[in-house]
Amino acid sequence: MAEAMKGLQRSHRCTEVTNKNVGETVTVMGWVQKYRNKGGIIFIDLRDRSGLLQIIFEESDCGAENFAKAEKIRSEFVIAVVGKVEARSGGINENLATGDIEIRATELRVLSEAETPPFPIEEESKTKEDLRLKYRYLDLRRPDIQKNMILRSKVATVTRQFLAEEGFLEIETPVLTKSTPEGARDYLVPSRVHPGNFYALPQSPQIFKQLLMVSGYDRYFQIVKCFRDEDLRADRQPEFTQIDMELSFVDVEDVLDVNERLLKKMFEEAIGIDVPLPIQRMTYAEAMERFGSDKPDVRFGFELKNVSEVVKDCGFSVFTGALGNGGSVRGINAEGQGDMPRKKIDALVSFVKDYGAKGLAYLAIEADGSYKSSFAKFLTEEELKALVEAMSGKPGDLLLFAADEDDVVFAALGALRIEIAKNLGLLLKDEYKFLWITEFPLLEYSKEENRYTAKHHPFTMPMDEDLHLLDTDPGKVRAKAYDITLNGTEIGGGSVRIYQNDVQEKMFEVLGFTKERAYEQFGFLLNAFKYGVPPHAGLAYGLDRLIMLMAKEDSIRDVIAFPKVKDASCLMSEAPNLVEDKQLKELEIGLTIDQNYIWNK
RNA sequence: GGCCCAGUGGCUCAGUUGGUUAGAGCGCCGCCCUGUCACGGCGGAGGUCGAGGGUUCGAGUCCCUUCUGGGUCGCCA
Repeated sequence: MAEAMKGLQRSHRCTEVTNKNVGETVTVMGWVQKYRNKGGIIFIDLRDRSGLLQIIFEESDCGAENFAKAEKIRSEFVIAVVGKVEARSGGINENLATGDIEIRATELRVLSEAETPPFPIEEESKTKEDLRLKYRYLDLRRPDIQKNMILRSKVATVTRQFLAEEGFLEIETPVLTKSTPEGARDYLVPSRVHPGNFYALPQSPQIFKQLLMVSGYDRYFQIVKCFRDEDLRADRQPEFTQIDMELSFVDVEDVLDVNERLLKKMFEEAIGIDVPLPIQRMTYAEAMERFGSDKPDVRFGFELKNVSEVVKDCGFSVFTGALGNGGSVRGINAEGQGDMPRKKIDALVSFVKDYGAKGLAYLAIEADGSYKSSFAKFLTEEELKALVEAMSGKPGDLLLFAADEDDVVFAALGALRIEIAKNLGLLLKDEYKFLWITEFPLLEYSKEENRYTAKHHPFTMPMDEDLHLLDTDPGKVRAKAYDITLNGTEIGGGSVRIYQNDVQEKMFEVLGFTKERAYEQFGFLLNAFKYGVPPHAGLAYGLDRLIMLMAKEDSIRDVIAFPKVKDASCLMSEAPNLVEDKQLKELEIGLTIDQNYIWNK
């Protein structure tokens, strides 16, 4: 039976009580973590978000009535205790922040009883994720998740403080916005007032923040939810949070500078990690060439080497065939892995097939300098020697090669070097290696759509020196776009924006938009540019990913209070759900799918 | 949409080449215990093995389908 807390006021959170309070009377409230009844004496570990505190009940202190209540306590009951802080007369518990004290209870109120939870509320839970997510409100009681949420709040606070000091204004942008065809799928929201019309939830506040620059707000930021209706991953949720910013009268350097200082402050204050400045930079071209990725993990080596020249005349048709088709042959040297068992090499071969590679050629250099290889027989002694030399191979090394179009080779070897590092335990979570990637391509060719699409977004400024290529060779144009990566994860990205109307119109033209269609979609931006627009640039962080890495978690679900599962549904609330016919009629929406079919599914 | 992994009491798992009443730890319930803190002691309840179908004398164990969750490729301007 639940009792009222009338007349009681919490004086401390559990771990706010210290040995300095010995002798004082305190009132604490929280959940029962553990109950140990020794017969005439009862110990309770009381939990709140701060941690644990031991309460001790003896009938001589609390009276028969309270003691009888204490005997009925179970895990997760919510209780209030009034009692005296004492230094422990028994042993000190070194594992507890409050291990040297305890509260001798004089009054107990059971504020709420509790059923036995479906899984243990404890740190380092081994419970399967679907159960935890169904009862997320219980999962969120666990100290490690609470620590993540507290970290997240801390990072948001530090960000706001820092950006405010730097002259940024926090301004909200609409959540009900306009659907645009470029980019990810939009979540649509039907309009009751405009039947047949839809709002879109923002994939990012991109256009609005640019308009704020047009309006003279100079420096804007927002910690903002964004939405993308795409498939989920460990680091992708359909709704996620960005730290979004935009600055006027700046170029690339200014944006990188303020963000390096922001990152330094965040990591220092939130997790006590020093980020040495300046952060390393690498062009997109170099990142691809050396790491096969635009978000290289630079905590370890295994860099890619282009050996196309070395093998161009060799007798191995896999190599020469790929070169003949305009591709390349590249390899990585898994140093010291020459004794990798065949089974593991085979696993790597099948691993790269997921990335489109047809296979993986390997060459292990034995301790005595001899070779064990899947393709050595096709090469002459001299060719092999040249290849090993090109790869800086030494006895005990394992050389792995992919031959294909550049796209495939980069994807396969880029993923392979990470896979090998993972298998070798080289991905240390307490090592934080930041890296700027700059000079991204402005466009990429979409075979599916048979046209160029924006690599970043259609408002990205081409690099001044490449501007002239827009007409002649658009695929070669580099952009004033940059990503910030951390340990192989893209944690943010941005660009200098186009602010000249003619360049913006040109950009839409290259993207295959007619002028009419460009104005139909983005007219409010193009028109705004006619009335005086400052040069501007910005950047947005994926806050969830950032916190994930800070918290050393493997999934952003662990740093989001109420995340969704793989099919974008919520196991707790069971969203999304069918709605009543009445609601659909009001919106003038008819379904092309039979509701009974969905029900029965 | 493709590929891969997992699904056995409340939780986490073990179940040998298919073979008698499916096990363990924790938790839960009851009794006992005045210094426990992974409390302890004694006793007890609880599962038909995600679901459906098939092979077989016999299936948790093999096959097919399906559901749920995870990872990943595609996708994510």
